[in-house]
Amino acid sequence: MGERGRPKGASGEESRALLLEVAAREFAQNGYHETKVSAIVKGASLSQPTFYLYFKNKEAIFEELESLFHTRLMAFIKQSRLQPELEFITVKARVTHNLKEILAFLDKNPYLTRIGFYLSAKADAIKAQIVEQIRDNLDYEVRAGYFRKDIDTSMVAESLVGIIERLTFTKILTKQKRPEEIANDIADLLLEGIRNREG
Amino acid sequence: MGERGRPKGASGEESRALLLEVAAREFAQNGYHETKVSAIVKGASLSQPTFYLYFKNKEAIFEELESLFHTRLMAFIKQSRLQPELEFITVKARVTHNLKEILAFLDKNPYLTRIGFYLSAKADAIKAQIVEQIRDNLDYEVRAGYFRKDIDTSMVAESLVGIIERLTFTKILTKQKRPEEIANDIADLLLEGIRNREG
Amino acid sequence: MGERGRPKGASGEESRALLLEVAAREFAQNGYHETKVSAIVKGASLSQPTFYLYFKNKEAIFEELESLFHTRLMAFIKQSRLQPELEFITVKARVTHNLKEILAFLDKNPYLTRIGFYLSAKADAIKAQIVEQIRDNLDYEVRAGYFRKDIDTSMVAESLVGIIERLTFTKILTKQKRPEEIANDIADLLLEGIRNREG
Amino acid sequence: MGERGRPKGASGEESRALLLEVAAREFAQNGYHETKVSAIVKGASLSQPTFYLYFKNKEAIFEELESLFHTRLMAFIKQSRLQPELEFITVKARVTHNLKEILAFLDKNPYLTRIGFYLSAKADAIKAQIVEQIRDNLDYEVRAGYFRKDIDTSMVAESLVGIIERLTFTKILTKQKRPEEIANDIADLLLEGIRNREG
DNA sequence: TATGAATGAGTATTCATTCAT
DNA sequence: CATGAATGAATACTCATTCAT
Repeated sequence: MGERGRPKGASGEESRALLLEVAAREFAQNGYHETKVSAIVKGASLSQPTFYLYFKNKEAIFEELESLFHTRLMAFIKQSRLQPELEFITVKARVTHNLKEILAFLDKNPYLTRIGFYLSAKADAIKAQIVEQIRDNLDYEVRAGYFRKDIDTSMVAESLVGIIERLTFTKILTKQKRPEEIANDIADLLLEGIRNREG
Repeated sequence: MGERGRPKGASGEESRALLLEVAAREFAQNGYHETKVSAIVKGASLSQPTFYLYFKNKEAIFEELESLFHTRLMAFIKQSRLQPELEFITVKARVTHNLKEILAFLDKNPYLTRIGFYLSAKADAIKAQIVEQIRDNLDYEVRAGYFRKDIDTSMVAESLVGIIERLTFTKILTKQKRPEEIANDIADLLLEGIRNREG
Repeated sequence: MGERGRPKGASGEESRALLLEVAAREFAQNGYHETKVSAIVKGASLSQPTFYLYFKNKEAIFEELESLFHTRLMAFIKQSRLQPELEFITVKARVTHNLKEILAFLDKNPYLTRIGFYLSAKADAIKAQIVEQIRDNLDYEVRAGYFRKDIDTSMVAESLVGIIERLTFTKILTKQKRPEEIANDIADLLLEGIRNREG
Repeated sequence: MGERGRPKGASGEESRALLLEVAAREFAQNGYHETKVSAIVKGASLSQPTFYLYFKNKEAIFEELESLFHTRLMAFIKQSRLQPELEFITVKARVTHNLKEILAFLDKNPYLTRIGFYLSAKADAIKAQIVEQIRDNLDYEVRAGYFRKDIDTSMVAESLVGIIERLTFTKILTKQKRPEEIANDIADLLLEGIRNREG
């Protein structure tokens, strides 16, 4: 029952999950084409035919990882939107909180994030959906008087996604900064701007 | 010199340039692996051996396109940095101007942009360099008192690159907005923030 | 004994017979290579290892079906040869009767017929044996003065097998004509020929 | 320019033809599945990629051989039907002549015959077409008063094809008898029957 | 008797790359 | 300058077959 030297009759689900895990890492690190099925099964200490026992083909396992990312992220975003604004003293606190949640999620799923954000052909669609959600939120905040009425919420939402994407890869996945730090920085940047108002 | 029926004895440079042009389009549209050498030469109405007359291999032509993007972009940025601040009445005007220049450059080189920003393995290095330049500028502006002293210029520079990247692909290359519009939006967003200061 | 929900402890012979049945149908319909062991066991609602409990390998089950056909057919022919000629008023009646018997046998075993006549590598040997039997009969009839002395009985026997084979597949197995009709047609054709002797 | 040791730059058509030739032999001798692409190219002293230079895949070359057989045979039958009946003194002479022509054709194309008659999935369709042609001829002869009016021409045509098929494989391709002999035997058998009319 | 899980061995196919002309 | 013809090397995928239970 140990991980290594596991007997032939291991649970099929275990093998499947293992393949998914290894594949996620391989795809994230090497890209789709550079990742060979042989490498995936090797990483899982299984043989090639076993791979095809659980996945129709290489594309299928990749798509499953895409879906996994998409589904989890969406569930996450939906859930975090539930936080009633009342819980927070300030808008900034709420924005920061929500950003932190998302960034923490991405931080916890580095391989899937790389796949879903960079490698996937559906990355654009996924991001577009996120943008949509964010813009809805922005529109609401504008109407509520928290944000300026003259901003192009679509453009701001796109910008935010661009920022999240970039900082996730350069600051968070590299462990240079923690999600809460980055969340705070982003909220501050977008809410206040960088112009010096003193003096 | 005609497009079709170009005589056999056409200048080698012409063939070379043609190959680069076709390759840029193919790579940008289909990615590195999905782009076959056979497709490139077909698009240029040449044979496969001819391809190897001008490029060592597939990787080489891709790298040349990467370099092309990198070189041109750097030259561009360097040049646009030359604009003395005095020429502008306000910081915002200068920031807007510089952004517009960059965005216009990307807009004019859509295929190379896709290659240099998305596809290239060196994309990270290229972006890092851009970030560096931007951060230098930011640091200068901070010292000059134009920007807040408490911002993390590295983080802001990364954010700006993330924004540029995303808006270029979603708004500019799709022709939804013109460079100057986006430049203005970005400058406003980053300088002022979105918080509603009225009321 | 029910079709579905057959208890686990079903008789092994039942499973074996079921596998043979399904295999016969599959082989007949799709050929040897196109028939997968996985398809056979699926058709029998059994697992792959169970297949190997009853048959050494895929080839073995195919060979068993070949033998089945061969054995049954030979038994049949032998038995039908027992009919003493005296029982029939005319040669034609006897020939027709014998043909009908064979055709009826093939008609009743469509899958085995397809296997034994078309698919089997031993088909040639089987047919050769049938030819042999028929030629013996023909030789006897020639000596008895019923048939022309100048015919090449070997060639006629081969022709008859060719006719049987073809008409079985095109007229009988397709249910276009019944064995007795075809038997009669063949007997008439071979005994009388098609030349118009009137006028 | 010799057959062996032929330089790399041989005519493409030559290589293609060679592949077809080798493939025909291999398919005829070993069947579709047992014939490996590797064996075909080996027989042609070429490499595997070269195979795909001329044929989309293994199926494609097989289909081309099927077509070749079909086309040639049809052309042959059509042409031989042109022989005006007047050229022959007797019906039997004409029938014999036509049979000989067909058998000679099959004799000359043993590999294609095996492919087109046995291996091809389209064999049935091809034979059906031949049957059709023969039945047309028979109908004509019946109307002309040469053949009995009470025969089922469809059944006789099928029988003739069955005979041709079988005798081709057992007597002609094995070189036991020559086409003209077999043609004569078949004509005699079908026209006169085997019943002894003497005595 | 029966099977979930796994695999060895094989095969078609693709693609970048190179001769010889 | 240009190419028709050819290939080395690699990879995804399939299928009959077998453990261990």
